[in-house]
Amino acid sequence: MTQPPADLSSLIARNRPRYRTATEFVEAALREAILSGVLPGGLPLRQEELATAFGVSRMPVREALRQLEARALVEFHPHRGAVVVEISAEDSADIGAIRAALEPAALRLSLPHLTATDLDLAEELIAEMDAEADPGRMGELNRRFHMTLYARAGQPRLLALTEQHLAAADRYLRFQFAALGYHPRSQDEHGALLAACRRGDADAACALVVQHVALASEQLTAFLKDRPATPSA
Amino acid sequence: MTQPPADLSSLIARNRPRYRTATEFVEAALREAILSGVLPGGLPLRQEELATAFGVSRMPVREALRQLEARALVEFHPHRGAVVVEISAEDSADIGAIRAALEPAALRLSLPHLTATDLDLAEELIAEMDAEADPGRMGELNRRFHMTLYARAGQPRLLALTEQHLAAADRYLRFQFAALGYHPRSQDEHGALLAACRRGDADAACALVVQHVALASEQLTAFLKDRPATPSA
DNA sequence: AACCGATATATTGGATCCAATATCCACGCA
DNA sequence: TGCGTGGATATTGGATCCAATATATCGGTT
Repeated sequence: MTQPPADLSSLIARNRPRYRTATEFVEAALREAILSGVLPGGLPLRQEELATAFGVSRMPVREALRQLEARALVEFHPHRGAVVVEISAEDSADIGAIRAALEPAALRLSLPHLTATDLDLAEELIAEMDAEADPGRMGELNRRFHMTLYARAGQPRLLALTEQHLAAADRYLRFQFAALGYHPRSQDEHGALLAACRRGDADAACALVVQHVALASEQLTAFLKDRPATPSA
Repeated sequence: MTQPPADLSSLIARNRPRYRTATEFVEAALREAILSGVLPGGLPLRQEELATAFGVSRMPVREALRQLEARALVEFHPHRGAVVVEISAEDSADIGAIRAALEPAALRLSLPHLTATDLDLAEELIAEMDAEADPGRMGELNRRFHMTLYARAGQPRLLALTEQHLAAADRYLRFQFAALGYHPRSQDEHGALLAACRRGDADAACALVVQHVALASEQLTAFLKDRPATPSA
């Protein structure tokens, strides 16, 4: 949430008591670990190992892994175990297409109900992004910026899906960020998007979101096609 | 897949050997049972009961339930068990918004690659729907019709999400179908959509899908608002 | 008679145990 | 020397067992 996640064990010890069941806790920690790149794509996840790391038995780990499977964050190979799903140019494009479909829909529903506080918060997040250098925190800020604009849509399913894929895109974003550094164009687009929201111009805002997502996805896909064999994030 | 699902036990005995692990099998059977309305919304799912019904121990049941939780088909209440998620007007509108976002995106990607065989199959499915009276099979045919048009999109994530929400909408569709009978307008829309696909007119086809989904969702939401306290499907 | 509390019961959450399957390595054979 | 076969090992899948929590029941008290 706040600290750079360093390694897995740092994700574990803290905020254990925030969860009512061990399964919940393990699932949340593993999810964050995968999305934040601590557990890179392709990594085999040994149940016993994770269990001792979390200080629980294999059972909550198994249940957590099943949930992550349903969310397409890990893959099960029967009798061979779970593996963190790989990132790829194809998958990046896939997620990009989903985002480009969902985000304008969420924004259009949310925009009329955005408050001044929401818009100010979004502005603040843009400023924070300007100052941020750490890829992990950058991803989180980006996600929060987008979700702030969508949050008033109501529609819990739509929002959950949107956030899920925004988070999935983070894996790729961080990857690119680490290699290319931050692209300032993205910040310009954030600013333009926010301005359109302030004007209450839904059509313009939606068009900007689509363009923003499409550009990032396109650039990322091209980047990944160059270096296809790099197993990370 | 083919037979009317009658009750839970009929879903169980058959095609058990098709799955490599008991968890997979239980998950698939429960998912179909929920989506097909055999297990209605609000129903508490007792692990022991399901285990004996499936002829397995509680463990695969637990793992399957966790997966279904991640897919938003059941809800867990700590130490009180899992419940099939209720249907509601709000949820129907939520799913409708998601479909209206995803399906045109899938169609636009798929349309250029549709073959004559695909289109003929879609046509056949429309004809089958005309002849079908059973709500359960109707839902399946409708789903297959739509997915046939989207299938060439590639993009496995997008397709999986689309199919998931198409299936979720089935729960509602069957509900309405049982109460109001089939709405012939929907078939007209299917025909128009297919015609646009045959012409290769992507813009028209996408507009038709959006309209098709929006109309159905709207009508359904209104219908559900009238009778909010009916726990079924 | 109604309400509050304690106890009993049912059910889930978690741990441990056993079985089944896959991988790895050594050995034999062509 | 290379390949295929067979057994040892590691790891998952499934069953059973125990603990923790929630609900229901019953009794007591005001």
